[in-house]
Amino acid sequence: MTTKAAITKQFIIETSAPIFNKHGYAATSLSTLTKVTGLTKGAIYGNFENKEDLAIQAFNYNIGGVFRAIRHQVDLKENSVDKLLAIVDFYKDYLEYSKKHGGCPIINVGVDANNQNTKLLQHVRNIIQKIHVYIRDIIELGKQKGEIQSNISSTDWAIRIDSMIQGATFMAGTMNDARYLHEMSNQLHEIVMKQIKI
Amino acid sequence: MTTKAAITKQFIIETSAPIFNKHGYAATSLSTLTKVTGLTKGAIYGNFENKEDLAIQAFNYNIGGVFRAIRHQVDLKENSVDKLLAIVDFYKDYLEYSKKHGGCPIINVGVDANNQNTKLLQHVRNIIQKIHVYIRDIIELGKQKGEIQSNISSTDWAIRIDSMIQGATFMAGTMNDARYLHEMSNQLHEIVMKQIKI
DNA sequence: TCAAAAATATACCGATTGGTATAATAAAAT
DNA sequence: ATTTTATTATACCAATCGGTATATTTTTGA
Repeated sequence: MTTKAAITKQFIIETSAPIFNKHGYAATSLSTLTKVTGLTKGAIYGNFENKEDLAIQAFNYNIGGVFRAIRHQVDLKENSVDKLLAIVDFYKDYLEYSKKHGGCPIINVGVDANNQNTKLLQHVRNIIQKIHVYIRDIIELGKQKGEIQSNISSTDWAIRIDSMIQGATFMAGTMNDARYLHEMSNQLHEIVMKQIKI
Repeated sequence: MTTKAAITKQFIIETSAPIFNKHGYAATSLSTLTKVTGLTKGAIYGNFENKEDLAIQAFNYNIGGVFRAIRHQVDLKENSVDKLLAIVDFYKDYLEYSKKHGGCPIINVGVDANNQNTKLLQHVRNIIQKIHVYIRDIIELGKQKGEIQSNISSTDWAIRIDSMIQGATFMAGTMNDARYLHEMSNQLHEIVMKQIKI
């Protein structure tokens, strides 16, 4: 339980995470990482197997932050419809949030790792699946509690909702315009109230 | 009008376009390009100012292909509602199409160029704007012809429709699963018939 | 306090990067 | 057919890449 190394390791992860997220795997060089951390290659390779290992842990750190923030907002709500809308509302302000962390890790790493880095790609896919299960379970709970229409497909709607979120996130990030997220938020609010809520 | 150089130039563009699209700007090296074209650096730098110049022309080539394919399908329809659905239906089979060309150029270059290559990013943004205008004009035409509800916002719905398309495209590409595009297609069909069509 | 162990820094490796100057070749004009 | 011009190939550049072996420093346990 050497605490010194653990601190350094965590510091490297947190410092490199937004860099990897913003510039992508290939464009984030070891020399960049030594600059931003103020450390040397020895410190980095002493704490991580290689560049890919660090990139994966940086991605997990980025994703963990987003997921925790969402879960926090969702847990504040009791009604399952409100939980769904809490997710939507989180993404309404997501451009500002994501800019601080170098963009949306799901989209950035999803595109960057596609046909490039299979390990990272697998991590992204697992996270996306996790999100779908998370949304699906909220819908299922709502159906059981009589808050959500029982005849809708929770898996289909989980996919629909997340696809809309990712689409607006991509558009907002690429165009640097939060209106895409706002418009998606408005649309999903309408959809939830008219087609999903009882 | 030296025809030889023009042929070589076009050959380089068409051969490198799917490579740039698939692997991104940084990960596409000059040595890769000489391999896939069978030419040398002399031929490439004789026809293009630098790597960025070639990447931009390759992107334009990729985008031109997609846009032409969409426009062809849209032009086959007379009714503006059918035109909108023609766009949606094009993207229903887009995973297969995009795989042949190394993925969706809008998403790939949009993410790759963000915070990396400002010239390429500007090209992506212009294309996205062009798409929104294209969809908006179809809706406006439909309103004038009495085929589309006059009280909806054509700009808002253009953004909504394209965001949903891009979201499903991203999801399908990242997860390598066409169901995201199918689900988006179903949803947009419903929306068009219930909320947009008169 | 001091020795053992862990962690970080330094110096270096071969390979590859985008780009260029020049040589060789092929095409075009006369 | 021959010369001029345009095009492509070759050889090379400094810079940088990820990674490693080793030296130095720092931390830790007794």
